[in-house]
Amino acid sequence: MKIGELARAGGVNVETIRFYQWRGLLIEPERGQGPRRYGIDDLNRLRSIRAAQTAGFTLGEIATLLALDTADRSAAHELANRRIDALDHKIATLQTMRGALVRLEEACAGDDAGPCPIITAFHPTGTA
Amino acid sequence: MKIGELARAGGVNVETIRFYQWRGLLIEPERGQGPRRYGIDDLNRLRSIRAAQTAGFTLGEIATLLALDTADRSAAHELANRRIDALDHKIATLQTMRGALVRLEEACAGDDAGPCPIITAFHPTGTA
DNA sequence: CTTGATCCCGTACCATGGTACGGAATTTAT
DNA sequence: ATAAATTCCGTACCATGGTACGGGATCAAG
Repeated sequence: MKIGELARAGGVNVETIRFYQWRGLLIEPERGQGPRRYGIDDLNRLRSIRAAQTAGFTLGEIATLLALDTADRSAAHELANRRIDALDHKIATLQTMRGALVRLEEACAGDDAGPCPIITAFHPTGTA
Repeated sequence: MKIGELARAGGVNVETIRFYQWRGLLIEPERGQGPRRYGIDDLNRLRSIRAAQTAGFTLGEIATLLALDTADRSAAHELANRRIDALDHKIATLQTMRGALVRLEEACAGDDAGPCPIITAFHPTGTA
């Protein structure tokens, strides 16, 4: 695989690959006489990065995770646990805000007079 | 209230206030002979901004929301609905990833041989 | 053999959401 | 009245996660 193929297979731009290489997330293979060649491992690694990103890991954390990988299990463990806690916290926050927004929506829809409460109701001190 | 008091009351830095003013989220009161003076409305508005941010609105969306506020209810409505959908989507994604992470954690903890699956298992094509 | 597509590499730039710095003016406290 | 704190204002900078641009090399096909 050449870099363009890797990028297409991973659903990212070539520039993103290079950016990841620069960040140390992907390894730049040595080049022989032709262009650099990438293998399935690089693709898997790329997909891992994208997957980890959707889990909310930052690129820095992903780099750590990739570096630990086969080595320091307990550190990887720790990182995962911290991430789970962060996810729980975030999910709870989002659910709270979702509830608030839904109530607002209803208030705004039901009452056609006065100021729309969508903003004002974000804070309990609001008029609505 | 002076800007510093407003900032403290809102739990932000003075610079952040000014940044919001620059972004058009907060209004800069005219100044008489002394420093600019802020009222409770400014504080409420500031708190609204912070609350809306935790709901995942971007500053741009918040600006729109604040501009609509008393005026275009259906537009505010729309924005809120889109935000709710986005929140649902995000919550679902986070829950999925949480589940994946927990399973990984268990796999990593239970099996002390071979590579730690925390990264590899992010993708179904992984070796682990 | 020449045209087009890629690749390689560096540097610059983008949005987002702020933070930091510095100097002049003014306000507040002692 | 003098020192410390704050305000005002502009500009520059930070992290994050990329995208865009431009020039030279190289490769593949017509």
